[in-house]
Amino acid sequence: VKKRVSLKDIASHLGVSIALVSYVVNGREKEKRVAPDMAEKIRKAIKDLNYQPNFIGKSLQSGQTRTIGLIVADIANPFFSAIARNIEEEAKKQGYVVIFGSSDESADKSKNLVEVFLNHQVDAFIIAPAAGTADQVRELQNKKIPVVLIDRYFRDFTADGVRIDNFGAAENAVRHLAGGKRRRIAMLAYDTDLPHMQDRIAGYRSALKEKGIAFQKKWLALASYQHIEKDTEKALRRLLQPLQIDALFFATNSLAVAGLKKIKEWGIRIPRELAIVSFDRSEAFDFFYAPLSFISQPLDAIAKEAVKLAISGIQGKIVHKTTVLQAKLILRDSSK
Amino acid sequence: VKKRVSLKDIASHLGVSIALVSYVVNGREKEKRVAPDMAEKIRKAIKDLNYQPNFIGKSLQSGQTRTIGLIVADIANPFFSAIARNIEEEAKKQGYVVIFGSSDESADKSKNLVEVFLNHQVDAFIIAPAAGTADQVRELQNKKIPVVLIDRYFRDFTADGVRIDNFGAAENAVRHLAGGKRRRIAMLAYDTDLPHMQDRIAGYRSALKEKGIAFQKKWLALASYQHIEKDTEKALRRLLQPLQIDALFFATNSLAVAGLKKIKEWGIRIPRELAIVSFDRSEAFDFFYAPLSFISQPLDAIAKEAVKLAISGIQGKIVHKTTVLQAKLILRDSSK
DNA sequence: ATGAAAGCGCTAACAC
DNA sequence: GTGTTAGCGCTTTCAT
Repeated sequence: VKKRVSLKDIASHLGVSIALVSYVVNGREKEKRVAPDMAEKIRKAIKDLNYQPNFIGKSLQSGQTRTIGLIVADIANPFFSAIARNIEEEAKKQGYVVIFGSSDESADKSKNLVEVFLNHQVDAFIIAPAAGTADQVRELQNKKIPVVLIDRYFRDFTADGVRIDNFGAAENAVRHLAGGKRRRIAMLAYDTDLPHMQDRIAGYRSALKEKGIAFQKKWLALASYQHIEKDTEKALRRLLQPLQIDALFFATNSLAVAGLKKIKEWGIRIPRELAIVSFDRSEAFDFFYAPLSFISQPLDAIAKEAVKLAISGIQGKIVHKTTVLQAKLILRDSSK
Repeated sequence: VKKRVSLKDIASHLGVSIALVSYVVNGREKEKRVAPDMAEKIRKAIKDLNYQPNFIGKSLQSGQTRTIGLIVADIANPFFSAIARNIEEEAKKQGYVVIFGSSDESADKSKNLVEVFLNHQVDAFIIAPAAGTADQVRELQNKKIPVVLIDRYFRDFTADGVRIDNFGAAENAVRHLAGGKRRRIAMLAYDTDLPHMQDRIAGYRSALKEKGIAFQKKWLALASYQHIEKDTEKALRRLLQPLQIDALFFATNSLAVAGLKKIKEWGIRIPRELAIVSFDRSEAFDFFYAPLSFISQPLDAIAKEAVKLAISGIQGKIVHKTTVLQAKLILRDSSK
């Protein structure tokens, strides 16, 4: 049961001062004019005693933990877990570690996570903010703690953030759906005020307009995050039983998965009777008999940029800059 | 730009000693015989100044960070992200936070993660160990740092762990496949020595034996984690082009997903020509024209138990106990 | 019942 | 070149 070896241990082992050892450990022997042979002796001791620096001591002193707090709606959602994977990887490269939490789109849970992460002194937050969490983000900004918003954003204030052009991506997808003879194009979206979702809806409507199709209120189906299955069934039943439309645009992959279950159950023929495009990828899309067309977000780029912004913020370069990336429309059988 | 308020701030604000405040903060005022009115005053100041304890200071003193390190093969894999979600939730309940990393089934990456997490002084590890990482785990045990193995385990030494009865689950699934008239039953597994995988293979062979079917070497197809797509295609081509078997058992969901892509491409009719059962769930399984039968692991129970064991370990009750849970076979169209 | 002080591991300012 | 020391926020022991 050997205790971890500390700087002090090495110092007393060698009969030198702690400071010297610290300098060598941090590779500042030149700058600090440590005698070369001394440095060599210390390096040897570090190896021999298998010294591993204690981050906690460092953290207490520096106020930095080299930890990033990641809050998403649900880490089990493939969209977020893919982002988490990329964030983790990029953070590790930069010498950071990631602690994560799922908000379930609840402002309360989010608040709790923020508090817990604050107590753990994370250096920065990367958050896919749930509705009603603007205050939490603002609060962090006030405390001068870097926050980077991903996927979502807030209209009423600026923050560091990375997201795609939701309006453009949706517009493009719906433009594609309206490209042929299909004129009755519906959308299933989340029932939330979050701007990224409203942008997708706006993009949908813009494309309709562009194609000379008059938007009909009943075409916009909404489902809540909490009751996605039930709401989706109810909303789609109105549109599909009997079939009132000839194309359908899903605002997220979870909505598409929920919707496809119903579509399959009701035996609606894709794409003959109904063309489909969804936002985001899902493994499930590949196995539907008509593989789904979808909007592909550059998850790795989003993650990399988010970590980059977070670290910039930690280094004091808070820029409140939002990076907007482009998504790609991947066409497959479901919208032929 | 207000600084965080510390115990010291409260103490000097009130003109009392730091110790007193510490007692009250930790709710030990009775035990420490703090005067009731004093306690009241301090509680008020804590509220007024919005004091939040600094975990780092606590950690340096206690040696505990209330952080658990989670290492899985790939957090983006739905199986692991679902576990991560449950672990996160359970850990939070117990006042712990989770940092995570993906090993990509590489012993080197795993080692690196262990080191990083050690530097961050995690109180315990929860690991789905990659092949060749037994030494890493043993090393942690030697350092008296609690480790809980999930999903996988090692034969040659005991450790805290939670997993399912892989042998039994596989045996049961294959028994089901062999229940009708199907006699040529193949399996696609990962090419690894890891016992949990070997157990699944052994279960498969045991079921064949039980059903009086002579195992054929060519029926056991193997794929490496690193080249899953290519290996799967190659291995399955041998079995399916032309069709040499009438049933196929996938050892994981990733293998099933890779395999189904080929099966779809080659137009093999499921279940008429080929019955299928897979280990683990995937959203994709629901959308295959013949929804897949699969072995359902109790992910939430695994996660809960893992966290429980980890915390027991932290509290000094290292028991080196392995909890073996039962999986459920969910039957659907693919194996009718 | 309250206060003073040491010490957890580390860095940095300063002294020699 | 090297050593000493204070201090980061906290808990805990020991005085008082």
